[in-house]
Amino acid sequence: MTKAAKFDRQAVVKKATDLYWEKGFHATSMRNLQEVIDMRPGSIYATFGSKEGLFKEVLQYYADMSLAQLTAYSQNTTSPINALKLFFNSAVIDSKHTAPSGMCMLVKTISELTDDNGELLSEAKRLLTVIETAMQDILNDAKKCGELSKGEDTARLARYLQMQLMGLRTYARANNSDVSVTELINDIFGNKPFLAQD
Amino acid sequence: MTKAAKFDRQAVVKKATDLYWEKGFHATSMRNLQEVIDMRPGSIYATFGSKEGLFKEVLQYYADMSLAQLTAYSQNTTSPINALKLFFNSAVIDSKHTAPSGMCMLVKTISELTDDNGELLSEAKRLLTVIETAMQDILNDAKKCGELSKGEDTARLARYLQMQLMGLRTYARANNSDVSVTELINDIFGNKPFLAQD
DNA sequence: GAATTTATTGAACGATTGTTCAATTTTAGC
DNA sequence: GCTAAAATTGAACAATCGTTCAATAAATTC
Repeated sequence: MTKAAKFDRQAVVKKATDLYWEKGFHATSMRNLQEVIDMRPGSIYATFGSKEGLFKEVLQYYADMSLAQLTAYSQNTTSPINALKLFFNSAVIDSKHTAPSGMCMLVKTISELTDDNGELLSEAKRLLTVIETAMQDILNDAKKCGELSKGEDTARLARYLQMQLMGLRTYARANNSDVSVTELINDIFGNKPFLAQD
Repeated sequence: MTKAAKFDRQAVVKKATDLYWEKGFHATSMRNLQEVIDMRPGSIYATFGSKEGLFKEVLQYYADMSLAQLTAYSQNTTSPINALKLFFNSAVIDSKHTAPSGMCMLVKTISELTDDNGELLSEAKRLLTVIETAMQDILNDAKKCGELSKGEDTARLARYLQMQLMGLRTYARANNSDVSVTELINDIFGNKPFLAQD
């Protein structure tokens, strides 16, 4: 008989991620989770400790996936800036249609939670800074290969990109038109816009 | 004897807004609400119908407040663009410290809710477009008084601003530094940044 | 001021929440 | 193949959820 696949923690975490991502922390019940990951309460608590414990592991998994995707784009193109643009398009357009929620799960989490779940809240914040740093690394690569002038402050640019990405994904969730969103991405990485005053 | 203040619906809605704004829809319990607005369940249900009914009224109240603030800034300055900038600063900086949550309540709502609360979700989306339109109106004023060139697409600019505001407030919640955020606002309304490519 | 309508109360409802744990099944060691 | 250890089960717990409604209080009408 085939060796039974031993308990696949990652597969379980992935399923939990989909549910938590879609419904958020509070609207997801343990009984919801039990069905989706096909485990009984005792096993879940033995493995993950609590609803919060599982959520924390889910946050880490989500961030790992995001970072992996960023790395993948970065390795498949010679242009770091283009890798970032692909990452943006993927996060905003694709994830809106295929992912459980168009929202970034980390943003959704810091938006939902309060100090009542302080550990989860600060963990989500921490992971967002990790991703911001990963974008900064790519911007530094862009400097090296001449896509970005040496004088640029990559920390500031990364912060700016992170903020844009938060706005984009949220805007995409609030509005149904994809074309507006594509326009917005082009605005960010390209041309103009702006309200320069005085 | 002084005429007893008749049931002050707005005062009640305001208190409910603060609680819902802070904790979100799901994490706010009716018993929480009962204490904060000092009404018994029967009265609440007679007046607002349900937890959702009260939340819907809260959303409307919140949007009204935002629009009123935008109008106030617009009337206190001769520069429409400056009015927008003041609105941004107020929404991002002030609200982070004084408001129940640094997040925009409408954004927080579309981030939290799913189709399980479809009416509340679409109402929040609708109110966001109302605010976007109000910003567009101000941009049109800016055109009239020469602050914006006649060729500008104010609908597109308003969309862009809305997206920026969503990103800014979310970023401000995720990070504690106010200076970074002020820098970001200056970037939006002013100078440069940018990753112009090809 | 009595009668009638309207508003308010708070105990109670059934459903669901996150979590526990004794009982059972599965695995591992020899 | 028997025994000890580890993992899994699912019924059950107390707490809390959103909501209802008969009983009471307040306001209004004539």
